[in-house]
Amino acid sequence: MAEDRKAPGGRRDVRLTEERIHAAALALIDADGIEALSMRKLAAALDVNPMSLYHHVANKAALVDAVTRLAAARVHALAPVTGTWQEQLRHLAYAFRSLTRSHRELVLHAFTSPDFIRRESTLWRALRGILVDAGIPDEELDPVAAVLAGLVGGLLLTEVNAVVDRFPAPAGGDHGDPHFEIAVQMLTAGLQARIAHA
Amino acid sequence: MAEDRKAPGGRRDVRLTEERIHAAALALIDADGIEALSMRKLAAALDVNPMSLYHHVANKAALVDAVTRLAAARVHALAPVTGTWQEQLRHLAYAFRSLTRSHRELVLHAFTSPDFIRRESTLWRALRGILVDAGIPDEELDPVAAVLAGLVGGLLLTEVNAVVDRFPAPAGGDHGDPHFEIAVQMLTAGLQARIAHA
DNA sequence: ACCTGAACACCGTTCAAGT
DNA sequence: ACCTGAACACCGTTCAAGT
Repeated sequence: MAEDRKAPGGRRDVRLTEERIHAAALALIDADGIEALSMRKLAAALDVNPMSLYHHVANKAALVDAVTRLAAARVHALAPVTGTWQEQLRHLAYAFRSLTRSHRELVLHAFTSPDFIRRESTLWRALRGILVDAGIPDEELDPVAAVLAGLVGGLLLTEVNAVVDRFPAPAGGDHGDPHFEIAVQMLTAGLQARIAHA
Repeated sequence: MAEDRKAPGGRRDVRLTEERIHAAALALIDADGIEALSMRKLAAALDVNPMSLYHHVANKAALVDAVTRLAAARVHALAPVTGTWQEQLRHLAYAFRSLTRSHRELVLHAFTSPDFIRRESTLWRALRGILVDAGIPDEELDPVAAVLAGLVGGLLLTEVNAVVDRFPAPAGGDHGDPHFEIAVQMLTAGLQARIAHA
């Protein structure tokens, strides 16, 4: 599996960098789960001495942390959000969903460690923007956004992880998974009610 | 910390049983987190040879699994549910919440492993009963219950674990934590809308 | 039947020594 | 500056041997 690291001239064609380490770690995690990631296996995958890693990465915890941020940054792939706030909210929810599905194992771990969703993140700002459009009063923006992020994030976690016993879902509507669609509809209605009450 | 295991007569006053092992493991997890649980430390806490554990427990994974079920069974502490379905739902949500808060570390792990919420569980049946009262049609009972369980469970996970960046919550209402209350209200309204539409 | 010591194949991490 | 081998203090688990 590991390839020669020497170019014909004798110099290394690929030097060990933080980026290469992170990418390799993410690949390992996506493939075999976070349990299967060890500094020693990672080194083997990079065809490198285990100890060399410690010149680029403080320790395993820091490595996993960095890889998590790497994956989280990929929600940037959000298409520009337009339409009614209901449409925007649905769009954002599904974008978030696709992230958790493409890095199942990592997100599983991320949700188990603090501050996965940061207030400076694209995701957070997008959510806040949608809530402003929806007409949520200023002082409620942060708590409502936090609750929504928690609810959706948690649902995805339970979905991805089958926390809830599986059973046949009802025939799907227009969008994706029926369970997720129920959630989106329910949250949208809940938000609507909240606005109407204010 | 460890006490003598011999009664004055010379017989052991406490024999090693599955129950004692489970209880000790739960105590260790609650105290220091699941990361800190090792077969060797658990044996030390029980004042026993590490290998003796394997006579009562297949392996570490099976042990953690059993302990998880032990904790889940404690939602039985649900008071009998009465009142409107909205009141019942709030009650159930808060009961679930108190479980996740009293076994923070374990629940964290449980949500990261399949089938934490089983369809035969008290929690599940209670939730289903409430939805029947609310007037959810039969064929939607299971999916809606699953979504609700996922949403609430996930929110608790993110709360317990501070997945979302913390910030000052708005002044609380009549019940508990303001964030959780927002969620309960939003889900109740969402459910209400769903019923109205049917 | 129940317990145990030694052993195996792993970990993450430190550190002194190499180039 | 970058890499590495040996070593340390841990793991989970197996198994043959004890009582």
